[in-house]
Amino acid sequence: MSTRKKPDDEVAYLENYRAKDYPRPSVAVDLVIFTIADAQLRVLLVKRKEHPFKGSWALPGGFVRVGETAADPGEDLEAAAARELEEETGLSGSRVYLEQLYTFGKANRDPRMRVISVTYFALVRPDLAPLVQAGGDAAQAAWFHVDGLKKLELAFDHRDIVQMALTRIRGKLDDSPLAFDLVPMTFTIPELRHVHAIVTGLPQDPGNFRRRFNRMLDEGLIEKAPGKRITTSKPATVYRFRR
Amino acid sequence: MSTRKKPDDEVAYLENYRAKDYPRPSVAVDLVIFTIADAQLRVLLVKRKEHPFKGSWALPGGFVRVGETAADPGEDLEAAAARELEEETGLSGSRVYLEQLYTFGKANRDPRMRVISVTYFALVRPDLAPLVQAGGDAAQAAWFHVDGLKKLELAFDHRDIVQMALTRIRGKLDDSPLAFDLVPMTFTIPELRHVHAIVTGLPQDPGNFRRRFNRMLDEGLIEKAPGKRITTSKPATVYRFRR
DNA sequence: TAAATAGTGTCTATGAGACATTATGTA
DNA sequence: TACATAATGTCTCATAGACACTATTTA
Repeated sequence: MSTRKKPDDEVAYLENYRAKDYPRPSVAVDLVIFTIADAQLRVLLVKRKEHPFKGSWALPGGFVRVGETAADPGEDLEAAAARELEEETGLSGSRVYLEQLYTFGKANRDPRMRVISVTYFALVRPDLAPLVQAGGDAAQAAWFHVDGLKKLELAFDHRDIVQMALTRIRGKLDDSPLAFDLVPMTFTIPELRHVHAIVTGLPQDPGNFRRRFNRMLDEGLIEKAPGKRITTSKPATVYRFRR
Repeated sequence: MSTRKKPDDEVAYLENYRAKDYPRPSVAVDLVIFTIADAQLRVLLVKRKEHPFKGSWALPGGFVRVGETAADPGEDLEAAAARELEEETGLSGSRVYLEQLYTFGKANRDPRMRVISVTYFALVRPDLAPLVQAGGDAAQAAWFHVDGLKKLELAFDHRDIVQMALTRIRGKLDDSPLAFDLVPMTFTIPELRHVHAIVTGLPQDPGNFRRRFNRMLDEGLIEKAPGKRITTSKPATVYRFRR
């Protein structure tokens, strides 16, 4: 894009370009931030302090920063998502998995004005989740068990967004390394199995799960980590995700 | 959303609401429209008549229509995609498969101004594709073989968009009914198999493909259609997709 | 009758699911 | 020693891939 050589007449065109003043939508970035705590899959929600939906719980998010001129176009969309993540959780984007989910654009989804929301989901490792409370801004924030959301009134179309995020992570869980972003840096086979059980909501057969785990070990996706996990019974071997 | 009962103070708030005048991005909808013609997977591109990238080929698309006031919020995002599809091809959205792909939001992807592009892909049945030339507006439009795109200069980040659309349809081909939107209303097993071969770029074993096809038949996804397909050798049974 | 292609059948390897069994630690 | 759970093994079934073979039409 920026490396392309522009023809002279295009350069002249751009110098004289004035954006026509058609109305534009506001563009928000909203985040579905997951973690596992107390053996439950949880989502981070913030309590709205302002109308509309004042007092309701909502997904953390904010507006994409756009500059005033062509010379200052603002931040990348991905950067906006990472910035919101950091603002709401205090966790830098480099330590958290972040993936674009879907863009919600019903004309009346916000009663104030036209807002198009580009949504992302994030996976926070459970050892990092406790840090989140401190990082949040003035707004009240809390981790909600996803099954407890039915009783809750969520702002805007945020219930649909959470639902789609759940569908996405459940769909990808078995065919991608997603689960490794929901366990600590080092983990045992049973720990990873519990994550699968919690996310899918289905019990995972220990023997069959171990078989799949060993295949990943053979492929070099996982490696043994030093030490053993001490439990109340037989200790388990500890592994880590490579890279 | 609109069915929710608003508290009185929220109603008052909304009546007095004035959108703060932060800069907003333009939001475009760009389409990757696929069909199969001459036994090749093809994408519809239009030649740009204006700067920037004047003379280059680009994906069809346009800006989302946003109203001036909260009372008139504009068109749904999905509706914008369907409208662009119809403007560019003359085909109503009801006859064409349309699915959101991804939202591209690098800050400098358009040299004029900040533009966020919500992209969709569409699948046009080959019997409808010939109608497209007539439907297009003044811009020159043509179906390009996807393998021939390497030599072509595409505008903006449209090459990345096409690439992602290809990855998406190849990934979904085997696990969703996508392929039925790339054959005529009625089709034979070998015809559907050719679609799979063309999209994936890999030869499809006739026996194994037929086995999977028969499973879909058992599941009631497909049903026999009247008649036989006349060829230069043994005629084939004709089927249709249900609903 | 030959050529072409629709349609069938078979063998093998792989992975999933269900479930029994053994091994090794702690209380 | 009893208990918990990590770790291993086994049986069956469904599906994918490779490929040989039969059937039916046109030229």
